[in-house]
Order: sequence, then structure tokens, then C-alpha cells
Amino acid sequence: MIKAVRGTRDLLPPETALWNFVESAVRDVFRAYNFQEIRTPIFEETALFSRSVGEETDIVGKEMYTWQDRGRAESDRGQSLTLRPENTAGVVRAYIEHKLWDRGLNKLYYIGPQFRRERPQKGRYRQFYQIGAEVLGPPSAGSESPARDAELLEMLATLLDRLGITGWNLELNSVGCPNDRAKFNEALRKALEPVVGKMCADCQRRALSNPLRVFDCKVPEDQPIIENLPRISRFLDEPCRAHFEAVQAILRTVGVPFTLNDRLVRGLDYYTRTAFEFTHGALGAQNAILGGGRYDGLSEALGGPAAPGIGFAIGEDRLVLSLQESASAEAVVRRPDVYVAPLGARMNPDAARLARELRRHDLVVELGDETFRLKKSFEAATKAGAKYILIVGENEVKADAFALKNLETGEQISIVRSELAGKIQAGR
RNA sequence: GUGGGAAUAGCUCAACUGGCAGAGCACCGGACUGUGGCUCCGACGGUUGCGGGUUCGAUUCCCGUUUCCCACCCCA
Repeated sequence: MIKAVRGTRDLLPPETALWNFVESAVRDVFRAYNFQEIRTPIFEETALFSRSVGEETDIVGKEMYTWQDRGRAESDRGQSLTLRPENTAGVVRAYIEHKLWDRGLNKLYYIGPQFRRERPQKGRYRQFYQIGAEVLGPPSAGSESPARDAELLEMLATLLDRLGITGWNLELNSVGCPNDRAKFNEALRKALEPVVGKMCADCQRRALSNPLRVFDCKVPEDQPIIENLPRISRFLDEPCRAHFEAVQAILRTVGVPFTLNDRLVRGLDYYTRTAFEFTHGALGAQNAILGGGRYDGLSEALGGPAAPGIGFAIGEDRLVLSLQESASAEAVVRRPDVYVAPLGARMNPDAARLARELRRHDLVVELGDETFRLKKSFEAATKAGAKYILIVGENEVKADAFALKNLETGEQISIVRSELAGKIQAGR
């Protein structure tokens, strides 16, 4: 038997209703902030990701689905292509390619699948779904303003509240500009040198490859050492510090709670200044449901104009998971309003016409099987969760008055065709 | 990529030291031929993930493999 490949899965009803619930809430909320949707290809030139995400990151180094495309002629070597491991690079590429700044498009969101060749776990798949948004534009358009950061964070808080997710925590940090990072990295290396020998094996490796990641260490014995390491906050230059302060001031005023976490670092190379994560306790080790930050130099790194920006990505798989575990997932499934039960094949035309009329009144209609005996139709209607059953038999068609029974109350009436839709809508 | 656990009916799970593969729920039918939910009865349902080995005999023990889960790595 052929099965879905490792790390991929089918999303089945009724779970798909929950995904739709999430996505329509996202579209509603983002629209209120005047974001517009962008859809970029799910594969791109490999160079796009290695330049933006960073050659040294795990994503580029070992987690990408990359292949050599065929050229035009049999003998040609094609380009190296890669399934997108994240969507910010694609959005920025499109921004540059279509000169979106000239069209005033500076607030974009996306919803779609991404691909990373990781070891699968719960809430972590090789084809996974991200919801993200990006604010970017020329500096003259205010894209560097802390107001953009704060607005984006406030939008996310609104979204999580709207989804009924309680107990989220916003963790906030600033990773400064490249200059600050360089100075900080140097200080960090110096501080680590005398103590690294006492740390865990992972930290010893990190200290060499990517010292920032030492802050992710969860080994208890290492914590006192980590506590004493220099923090990025002390290395922010004046503009970065002021920017960070301003973001916080706005959040306090609009009433979005947050906690400062100067150990929060971002894995991708393109991040600058504001870095953030929303975490949720119920998710265990995979406790981050979304993360993001500012990437002021990304456009230029990809050969575009200066276009400071900030964005985030929500792990939709995990978001849905936390929704399933906390909220009432059942509630979002729309069940049939009415089950139309034709009694015998000769009733099919009349049943079909009635179903069509009812559906035109925005009712959810399940058209039953004409081979069912009435008892079985009732069972089928109940199982489908229909509110009403409408019986279409010879007597009803002759009289043009139909038996309509409320399956929840047991009340049954005879009702003429013209009043059917109104009656069912009223009882919905 | 590393380490550990698991895999038995559609779902949730049993099956002693190796001895006839089972239950509940679901599904289908009947009791009840134009009135559901409850109840009762019956039927259906299996390459025990896959491949090999040991054995008279393997769901059980061994090896390999695949997938999932957990912890790493890393990240959303």
C-alpha cells in the first residue's frame, strides 16, 4: 500500500474545519490592519534561500529539499531549485522583482505549505504550514519605525485572543544591528573562552560554531555560567536602544503584555533589532507557536533597494494542535440544517428541486438516498447531525405540503413549499 | 542526523514463561415495510507494519527495515 511519505500527512474532516476556522480568523484580523495576501511559488532558486536564510544555518545546511532541474536541451544542466523552507525570502524576492514599493504594497501576508527535511515529531512535519505577514518598504515610508513593530505585535495579540487562545506569552528582545551583533559576538566568545570547558558538549560545539545559541542551553548545570555571560542589551547602539524602547512604550500604552527575554536569539541570519516569540505552555518542548523579527538588511542582501522590514511566521500545525487541546473544536463544524429524504426513486426529481431551493437560501442541505426506508433516513439524518428532516413522499408532492420534523425537539409539522426555507432558517 | 519507545480490526486497546488472534466503540442488517436517538439480537471486519531468522509451532524471541511517538540537534 502506498502511504503518505514520512513527515507528511492528510488533513481530514472534521479537522479541516478547524483549519478553515483559523484561516478565516487570520484573514479577518489581518484585513483590519490592511494587510493583503501574496502567494509565492512553493519552489524557488536555491540561491534565494542560501543568501537570505544564511549558508551556515541548519535550514540551508541540512534541511532543504533541493534538486537539480533539467535544462532546455537534454544535455543542459538546469538550475538548482529548492522547496521553500520558509516564506519571507520569497516575499522579499517578489517585492524586489515586481518593485512593489512603486505600487504602495508594503503590508503582505501569506498562508501556505513550507518544507524542511527534519525528523518528524508531533506538531512538526516535513510539509508544514505557516501563516506569516511582512511589513517592508523604503525607509522614507516609515518602514523602520518602531510603530510598525508594535502594530504587528498588537495584531498578533488580537489574533490569538480572537482564536480563543489563552495563556500566551510574548517574549521580546532586540538583537541590534549587524555592528552590535559583531561586538557582542566578540565579547561573548571572550567570555566563553575561560568557562566553556566546564559546559556541556553541545555548548562547547555551539561556542565555536554559533555562540548565540549557547543561550538556548537547557542543561541545569550550565545555567549559572550562562547567567554571567554578556547580554546583547548592553551592546545596542543608541539608535537600536531607542528603537527598542519605543516599541515597548507603544505596547504598554496599547495594553499588550510582554516579557523581556534577552536570551531570545533568532536562528536566521537576516534578523536585526526586534526579535520576538509567542509561546504557549500547553505545547511542551515545542512551545513556540510563532516567531519573528525585524530584517532591515534582507532586501539589500538579495540585490534590492533598502527596504527595512519586520515579519513573523506562525506554525499553523502547532496552532491548530493547541486549539484542539484547549478549545471546543467541534463547535466550528457546520452541520446540515436539513436532511431531505426522498421516499423512492420517483421522488428524486422533487427532492432535488427542494434541495436546490433550500440551498439557494444559504441552508446546508444533505440530500438523502432514495433507497432508504424512512426509518433508515431518520437514522442517517440523525447521524449527520441535521437539525431538520424533510420527508418527500407521494402524499407530500401531491399536496405540495411536506412533512418537516425538528430532530432535536421532535416537533413535526406539515408545511407548504413556499414557507419551507423561512421555517428552517428561523429554527436554525 | 543522534539516542530511546511503539506498531494487533475503521478507532481505542487486550492476548501469562512461545500454544486456536479477542473486547468495547464504530460500520452493516434485523426486532420495527411512512418516524430517529434508547434497548436487544445478529453479521461483517486481520498478510498482528514489512522482510528474514530461531522453533514442531512466533502477535510473543532475534536481526534488518519502514513509519509514528518522545528526547536531542534545530526551529514556527
